[in-house]
Amino acid sequence: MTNQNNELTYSIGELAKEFDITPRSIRFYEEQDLLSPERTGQTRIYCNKDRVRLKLILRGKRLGFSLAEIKNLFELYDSNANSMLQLEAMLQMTEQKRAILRQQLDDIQMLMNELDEVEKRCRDELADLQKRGS
Amino acid sequence: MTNQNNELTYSIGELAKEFDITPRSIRFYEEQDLLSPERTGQTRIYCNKDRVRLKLILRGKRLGFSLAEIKNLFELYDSNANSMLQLEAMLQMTEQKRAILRQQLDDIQMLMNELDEVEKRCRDELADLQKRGS
DNA sequence: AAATTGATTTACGTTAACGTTAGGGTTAGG
DNA sequence: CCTAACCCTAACGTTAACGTAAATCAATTT
Repeated sequence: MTNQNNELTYSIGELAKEFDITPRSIRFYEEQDLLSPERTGQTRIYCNKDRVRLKLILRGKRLGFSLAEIKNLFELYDSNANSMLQLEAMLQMTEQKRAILRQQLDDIQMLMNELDEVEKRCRDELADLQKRGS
Repeated sequence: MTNQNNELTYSIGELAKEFDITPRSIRFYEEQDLLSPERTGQTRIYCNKDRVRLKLILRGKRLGFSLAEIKNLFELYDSNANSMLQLEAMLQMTEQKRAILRQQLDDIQMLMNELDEVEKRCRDELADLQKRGS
């Protein structure tokens, strides 16, 4: 649907289907102050900004961030922080997150290598079986 | 300590300290069949293989795997699977995990980009403040 | 008009991964 | 002999992130 500004809007069910989650989850994110959609009467109306935010929430989750951490990142991102103290705190946080991401990259690399080995051993054995079987 | 084969062994406390977790966690992993150290009386004795396994558990956790999934991976890795069916199931699993890891790599990349932007905006504002302040 | 579909709130239930407390045993040092 | 620093089991408590059920309302469809 479109609202009065000719922007696309979504119902809770549409978003749930698109991202393959339940409406319950979306309402829960709102309860945790991660979303704040408009309303028409009681019904929630999500604009594109909300949709993007939801996408970010799910991406954060896949990376193992808790909802509280995600909320933190949002506040960090949204805040029109002006004081030097706030700005420096922000830089510190981004650096922390960056460190975690680097660690995860390492972890993924090592796991991929291990998967390679498992797969190789596996293929070898399969080839062996084929040979004997024929 | 070293055991009768002159291999290094570790107490639960040593491992806990090394990996910055609690002994409770290590015992819990054992309860979930992710570890199975030797015993001297009641006391657990961990060899190097156990230590490596613990390291793998923690790496898996950082990547958002559940303990059950990690156990699955271990069984997959340990099993001297010989039947073609088992081997093919194994290949399927590694491919699944690989897909998840690829997804995570994408996620990390996008998050890193976003962090770059946040940081840049932040530095700009800081520079601005410095200018006016001087 | 009745039924289906999708929305709402409220509130209790569930699972994973430990934390915490209670109670007790063993060895090294003072 | 006593205390400190380890280790153990058993069992209940906790938190996050929803699941699920009940009861209700509004808009379509048949």
